[in-house]
Amino acid sequence: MARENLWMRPERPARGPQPNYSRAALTEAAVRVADAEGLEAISMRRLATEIGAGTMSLYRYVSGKDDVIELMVDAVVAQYLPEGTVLSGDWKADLGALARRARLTMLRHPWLAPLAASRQGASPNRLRLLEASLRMVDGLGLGVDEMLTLIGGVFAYVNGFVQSELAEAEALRRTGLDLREWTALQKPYLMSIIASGDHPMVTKMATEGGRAYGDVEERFEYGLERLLDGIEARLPER
Amino acid sequence: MARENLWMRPERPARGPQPNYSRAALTEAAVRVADAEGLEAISMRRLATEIGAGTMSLYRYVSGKDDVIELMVDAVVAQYLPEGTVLSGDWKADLGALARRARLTMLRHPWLAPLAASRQGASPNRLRLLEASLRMVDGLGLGVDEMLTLIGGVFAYVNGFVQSELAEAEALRRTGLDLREWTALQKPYLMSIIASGDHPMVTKMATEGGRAYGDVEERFEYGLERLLDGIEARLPER
DNA sequence: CATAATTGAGTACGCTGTACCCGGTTTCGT
DNA sequence: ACGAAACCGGGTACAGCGTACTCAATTATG
Repeated sequence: MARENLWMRPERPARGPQPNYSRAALTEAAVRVADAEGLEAISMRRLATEIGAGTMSLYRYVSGKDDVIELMVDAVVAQYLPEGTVLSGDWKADLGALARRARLTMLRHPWLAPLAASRQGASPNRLRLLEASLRMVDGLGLGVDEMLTLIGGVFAYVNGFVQSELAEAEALRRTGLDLREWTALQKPYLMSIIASGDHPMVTKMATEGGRAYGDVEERFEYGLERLLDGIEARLPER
Repeated sequence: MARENLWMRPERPARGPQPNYSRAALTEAAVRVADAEGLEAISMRRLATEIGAGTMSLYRYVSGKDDVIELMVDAVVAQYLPEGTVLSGDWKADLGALARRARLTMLRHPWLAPLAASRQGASPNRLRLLEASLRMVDGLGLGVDEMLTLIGGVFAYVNGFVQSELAEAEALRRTGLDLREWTALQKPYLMSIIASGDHPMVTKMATEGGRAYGDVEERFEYGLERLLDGIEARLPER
């Protein structure tokens, strides 16, 4: 159980035969499969056949499935901050843009949101991201701890929002139903709630709420901007 | 695969012999096991032995493991809003209190946060919660859709924050390491990052950042209050 | 050139969720 | 009163999972 740190192990040691595969290939395959079929389609056997290796060979590159997940997250999180991104110096604009790219990345890789939300061990691209985020809010008169609190708050919102945004799609994938069947299943229950009369506000929502209530984009922006506004209002004056 | 809606199926049908067990007992056992040993300790076999039933008997009460999860979430989410909670009429105070109770509940049941964040199908207690939340922000001059956007934003923040708050503890459970071993594993990597000189802000953080950087409570409050402030500032004037 | 280190991969173990049965029990329709 | 229908408890079985262990083949080092 004495697992070594994934990011410390050199890709290529000295003595033995040269490897046929690579972490990069493994990561690429994992991301591809998860994108197409969801995170639960990822298995060591599946990944092995995907790259043409024997199952147990993967363990030469990675100390277990958890490392594969770690590699996937680190690989994809890089997209939050494309190479060559320059900072405008306007912290709200910079952090907002980062948040929006984070969201779009998670929408492209729907398996990412829950993982990103609940893992925060150090990894190359996560550290790159942290470095850039800290630079965005540097010079506002905040201490390092306060900067971390600020950034943490924004990412908390983004992660939480995207997860709930993806919740319905997730439910469809989990159950294997399509949207029509799904709503057909939920409707009678909601109807019974309405009929009971115990939930007037929910009833109002179900009857007069706009279909797919407002643009999702718009809702994301609303929360993000309110949060940034609220932060700005309490920044130390300079 | 034609799964019926969990919440529509009556607990007790008409014809057959009376059941030995119950959804309530199953739910109680599931929550207890997950609290003590984590969500991955939950298996149909384990739950069955826990309540003294045969494995397949559980399927008389529940259409699959996913229903068990649904029952667990619904049961625990009830604690967000204790029976008899009265609203003050101050939406910020009410919604803030709800957010704080939600966080405390998720800390008591660490398996809840990821589930709550990514499931939002209708269920009795979730609907009760939604009803109460809507009542909190009713009368502010917002339409139903705008109320939902507001509430959704706050819960996004809470869910995201608690997940990241629990991330370290989660990592320990996943790996089976204790905190000492874990940091001993992370440290050399962080050291190598610092030594590389490519991440000055991260270095600053690692060297002068307060240990466990500030009270977690304080960080939660900071983000929550900034978000509520920002929302308040843009409410329609009345 | 022997040796130590490393890779590739097969086999096997103990888990998992659940489809499919069957025998017993209770209630309903007649 | 009695067959039928509906339901409960649960055993068996299957496909799939992560990974510990093992061993032959390969390579750089002494």
